[in-house]
Amino acid sequence: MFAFEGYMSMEESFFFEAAQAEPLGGQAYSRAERRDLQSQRILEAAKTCFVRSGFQGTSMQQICAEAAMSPGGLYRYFPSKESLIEAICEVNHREDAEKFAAMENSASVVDGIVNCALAHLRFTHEHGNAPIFAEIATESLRNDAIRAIGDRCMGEVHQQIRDYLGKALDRGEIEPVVELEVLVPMILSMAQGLAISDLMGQGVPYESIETMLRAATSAMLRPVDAAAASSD
Amino acid sequence: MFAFEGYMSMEESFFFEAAQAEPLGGQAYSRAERRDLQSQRILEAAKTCFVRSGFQGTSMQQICAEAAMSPGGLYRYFPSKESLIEAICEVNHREDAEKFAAMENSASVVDGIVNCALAHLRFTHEHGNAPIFAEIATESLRNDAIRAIGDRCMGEVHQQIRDYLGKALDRGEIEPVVELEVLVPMILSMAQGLAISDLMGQGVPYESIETMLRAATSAMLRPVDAAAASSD
DNA sequence: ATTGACTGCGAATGATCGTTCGCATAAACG
DNA sequence: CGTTTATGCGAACGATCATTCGCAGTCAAT
Repeated sequence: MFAFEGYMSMEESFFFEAAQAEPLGGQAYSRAERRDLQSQRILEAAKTCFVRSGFQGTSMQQICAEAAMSPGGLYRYFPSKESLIEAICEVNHREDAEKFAAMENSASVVDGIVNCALAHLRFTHEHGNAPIFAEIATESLRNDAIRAIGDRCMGEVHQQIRDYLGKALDRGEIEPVVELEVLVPMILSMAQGLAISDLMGQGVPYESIETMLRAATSAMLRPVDAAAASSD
Repeated sequence: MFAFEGYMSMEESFFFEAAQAEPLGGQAYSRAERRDLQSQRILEAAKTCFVRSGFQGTSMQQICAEAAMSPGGLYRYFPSKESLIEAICEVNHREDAEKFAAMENSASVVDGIVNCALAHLRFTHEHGNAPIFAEIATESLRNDAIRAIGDRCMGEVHQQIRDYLGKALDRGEIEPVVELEVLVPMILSMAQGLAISDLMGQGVPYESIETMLRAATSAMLRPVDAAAASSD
């Protein structure tokens, strides 16, 4: 018969409700709730496929198979493959941006930056997200729509870090080797390189990464006294 | 209707030679030389397309158009699209590896590393290669054949840097914050992130990049005296 | 001059692509 | 209840994909 196991023939439609309700937990949901959950389920399936084969290397049929949904059904939720890619980028960037919000609570400025970077690396590693990060970064270099999403989301992060360091600079806690406008994108670029490489996945111990990160960050920010460079 | 259009009569065959000779400069070449030049021409066309649209996003027809050659002709040189991708990766990694060979001539260890990284960044920026680097890095995360090429080529670079730093360590010129096995991949990852981001292409001045790079590298290698950290 | 290997063309191939559509059912509303 | 709207299926669409093939011209060696 047909290759996709998730598909259901018309004769089986009696089971339709049960089979469809299961992935949503058997609970009764409103139209809007159900729609939301289905969208999310599709996005997760798409992400799984994109991690495995990249944006261009994934076909809609593969996503359909992963989500156990037919093409016609899936297109009720997302009007195109491009929209699916954009949604994935949006979600990923948002999750990413959240990691940078916890800076303020650190003991020192250097700690704030280092902890953020480490949280980002840990998150990327634990969720096997390195391929998606790489994919988004690569696609951003040639697809304007994707770049715009990245600029919008990471622009906030950029500004957040800039403000965070700007305040520390005003308080005289740091004496950065270069202007903040240059320093922030440089740090983000380095962090991106580390995230994509997923060193933790290649056997590099977490503590070594922290040590290196702290040394490099400290050298770039140059905290003026011991307190500002304390290690927790 | 076009049954005889593609057919070339003997009268027209005069133009055939002229049209074919032009891309190779009208010069007389041996069979082997001509074959080599054609291969290179195709690789360059492929690279142009890959920079523009990525590996999966580029069709063989596009490469054919860029190389001004028919599919049948192109397949005389490369048996598949995959082989074309692998050849591009090979060439790119080799060019990349060359940049790391000029380390030995620097005044200090830190200079050696910094100059290498800067040469790499300059090369990437000037040739518009950032998208290809990103593409290769991304593809390496999911395509075993591509990763193998990267491992083979960059493995040499890795060993080269390791030896270079190892000797400096033995001479007591540096006191790295972590073992070399960890330090080298960390530096390479950071450099990769910087290369992919192409900061120079986004208006970050070259001098600032150098300053940052020197500060970070110095902090990680920790040269023991002023001479080893000199700035030229 | 003849031969055989090499090179190149471009139409054609079967597969697969993203997407659409007609149809059927389920849920919501009267 | 009947009607409408939302949801889902899966065959089918035209386009495009990587690749093949028969043919013909060029080149090197005889």
